[in-house]
Amino acid sequence: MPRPARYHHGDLHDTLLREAGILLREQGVEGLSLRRLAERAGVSRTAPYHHFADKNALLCALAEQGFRRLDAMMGEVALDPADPEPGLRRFVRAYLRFASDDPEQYELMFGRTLWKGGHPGAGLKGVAYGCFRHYLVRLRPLVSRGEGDDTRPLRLAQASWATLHGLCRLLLDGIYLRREDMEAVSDQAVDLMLAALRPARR
Amino acid sequence: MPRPARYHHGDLHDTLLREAGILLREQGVEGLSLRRLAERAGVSRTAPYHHFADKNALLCALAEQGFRRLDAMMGEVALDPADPEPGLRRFVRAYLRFASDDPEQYELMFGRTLWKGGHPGAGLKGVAYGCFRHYLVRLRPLVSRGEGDDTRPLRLAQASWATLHGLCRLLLDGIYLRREDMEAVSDQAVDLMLAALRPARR
DNA sequence: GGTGCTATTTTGACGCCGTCAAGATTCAAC
DNA sequence: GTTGAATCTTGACGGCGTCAAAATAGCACC
Repeated sequence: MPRPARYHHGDLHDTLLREAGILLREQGVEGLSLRRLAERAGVSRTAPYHHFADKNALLCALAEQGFRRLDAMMGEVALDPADPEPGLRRFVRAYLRFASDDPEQYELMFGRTLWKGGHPGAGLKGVAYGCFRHYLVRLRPLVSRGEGDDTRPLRLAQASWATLHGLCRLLLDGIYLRREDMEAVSDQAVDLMLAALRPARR
Repeated sequence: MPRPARYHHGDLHDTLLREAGILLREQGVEGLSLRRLAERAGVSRTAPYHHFADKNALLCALAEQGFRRLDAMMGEVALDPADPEPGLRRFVRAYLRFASDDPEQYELMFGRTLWKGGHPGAGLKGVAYGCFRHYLVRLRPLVSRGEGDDTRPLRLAQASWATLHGLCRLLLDGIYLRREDMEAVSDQAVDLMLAALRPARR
């Protein structure tokens, strides 16, 4: 398969994405430089610029891949409106596993690097919001409707995603959560969500 | 007050911290370089190295300041075990205000830059964990004890902090939350926490 | 007042980074 | 075969964190 010393690489775009994924997983965003990436692909420093506008664009493409995986994962969990607990528990575990299986990818997907620093890019924005909408669609049947308040499912989706996200961040960055606490805390989070799904009191 | 062209600055340590805080607030971590900082302080590029071991150490000191402010803020909110709702609501709002008043500082305090990349440093770790312990102490009286399960307050503190943290991150990075949703979502978060504080069912 | 120690600050240099510009090479369509 | 576009190359620029060595200032002690 290796064609050494050809002037045209022939598959550089995909190779870059693949190697970038590996480098990201192994070294994190900090270790992912275009120069090192080019070297790994056996190509000169500036060759990547003919396939990605700049580093930000490459990172966006990488994050996009991640969101597509996450979206697929969300479709696989069975949720039963009549008995939400087991499904929700599975979903929470799956989300945490997704994040901790490739922490650097998760960090890239949701980190400030893309969303604050370099601008997100339309493709990334689209698939990321699609992911949330997918979550909302799946969560909605589990939510007991308040009296005519259409925004309740949305607020619940936002708040519960925030809980999951916060859990992942604290865990991955090693701040207030340790790996061995994770199971207990995630169960606690499921209880939080379940309590909130029941009819709004008051 | 300005003493121009003196060889010894005289107050460089504090000046650096102060200017770093300003630069951080205005430009974010990305815009905070030691070289620019030195220039602002009217001093050569390597002068800061005699007051901070490296960039990581300076950022740690900066984050430490933030945690001390956060710790002080937590002490100011009144919480009534007999009627937790209003106090909790105030606390949640205060936390979100803390984060959104100086987003870059919050990002630095809880971001991967310090906790993952550069090692946190003992002082930062101490004050950060102290902050969480403070939260736990204040939350504990509000938690109805389950049957002999001593870890329930801890789990609740972890899960609820994760919710707050997730809310802040999503908001500050502009991912799934917009500023105008904030009030509604944070109210939803308070409801989440209140529901969880009641006696554990089952 | 002079002397030496230490803290502080300086200039110089190194290697890394992202990225632009200009030229070389290959490929594909005519 | 020629031409034009796509792809890849080398060279260069400015910015970064940081180390080393030299210069300067403050200070305790004689």
